[in-house]
Amino acid sequence: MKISSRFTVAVHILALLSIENEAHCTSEWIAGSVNTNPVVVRRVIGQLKKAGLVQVRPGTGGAFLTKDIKEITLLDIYHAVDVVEEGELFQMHEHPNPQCPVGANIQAVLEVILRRAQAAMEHVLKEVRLYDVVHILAEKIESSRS
Amino acid sequence: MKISSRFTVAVHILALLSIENEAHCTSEWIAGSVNTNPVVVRRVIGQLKKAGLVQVRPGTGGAFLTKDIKEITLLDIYHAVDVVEEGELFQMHEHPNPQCPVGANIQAVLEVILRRAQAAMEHVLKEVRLYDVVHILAEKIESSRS
DNA sequence: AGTTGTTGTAACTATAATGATTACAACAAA
DNA sequence: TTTGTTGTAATCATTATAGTTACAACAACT
Repeated sequence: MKISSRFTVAVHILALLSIENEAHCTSEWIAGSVNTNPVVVRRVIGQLKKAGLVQVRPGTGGAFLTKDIKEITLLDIYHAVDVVEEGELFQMHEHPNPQCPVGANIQAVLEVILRRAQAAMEHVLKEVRLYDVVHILAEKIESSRS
Repeated sequence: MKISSRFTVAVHILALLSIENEAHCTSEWIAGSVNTNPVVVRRVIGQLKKAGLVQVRPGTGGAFLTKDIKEITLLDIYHAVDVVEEGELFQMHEHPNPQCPVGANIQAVLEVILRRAQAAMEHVLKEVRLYDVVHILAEKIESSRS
């Protein structure tokens, strides 16, 4: 199974808000860039709002960043959109047989290892800032202007 | 979303085969330890067989390991049961708008970063051998015998 | 040769998550 | 007061998972 595209969509949205910060960024407009439905965008923005990463102008609409892009890591975004529970990237099979020595102990053994694996993955996300994404993106955009 | 319990079930099965290697390990018997349906076990064993990790005695039944447990890593098992595609732990939203500079370039930028994150997670799995799991398990079983 | 027990696989089911979509009340600005 | 946008509920199609029943194929044993 894959980690929901909510995460990559959220990064896309935040990068947009940073790069096109002059524009009036409505959910409809953002949806046009992501190529999805405006409601999908609003839902993600709702989660980013809860995490304190963006705000939305009431009434007139349009979202904007509320933090310096050097202060936002991909891990913050990943947590904001709630794609993977804390320490639960791997699904354990519930209720192995407690009468069986292996069944009684396998979970505890695996949990330590799998948490470590998940942490390693999340550590990489923590080391990348939205700033870095926007920076690389801006370079690519610049160089693709022929 | 979580990575399918097929993976942890597979580790459970292989640990069983190693620890109870004297027993006649039928799918029914294994299912009793995992606490699931025998067919679920047979399906997982089918994948482990394809990967060359186990064999099944024809006719009379019963599975057994075909490799030294020091030669099997958790990554091998993870690949065997096919829970995450190569470089696709994270779902990208398909077809962002190519007319938008951000939409046209975001995927390429994220792909590099997210592959790195996935690789970090898989690297941890690669460093743990079935031998290590069995070893820790055996210790726990020993110490829980009161 | 026939009985027994197991496997491999197909088929079907229930459940859950995802992502898309429609609809609409609430609301600020012009 | 009109306009455009948001937030949220409700619904839907699709997909993956995990469980289950059923059964032909097959080796071992008497």
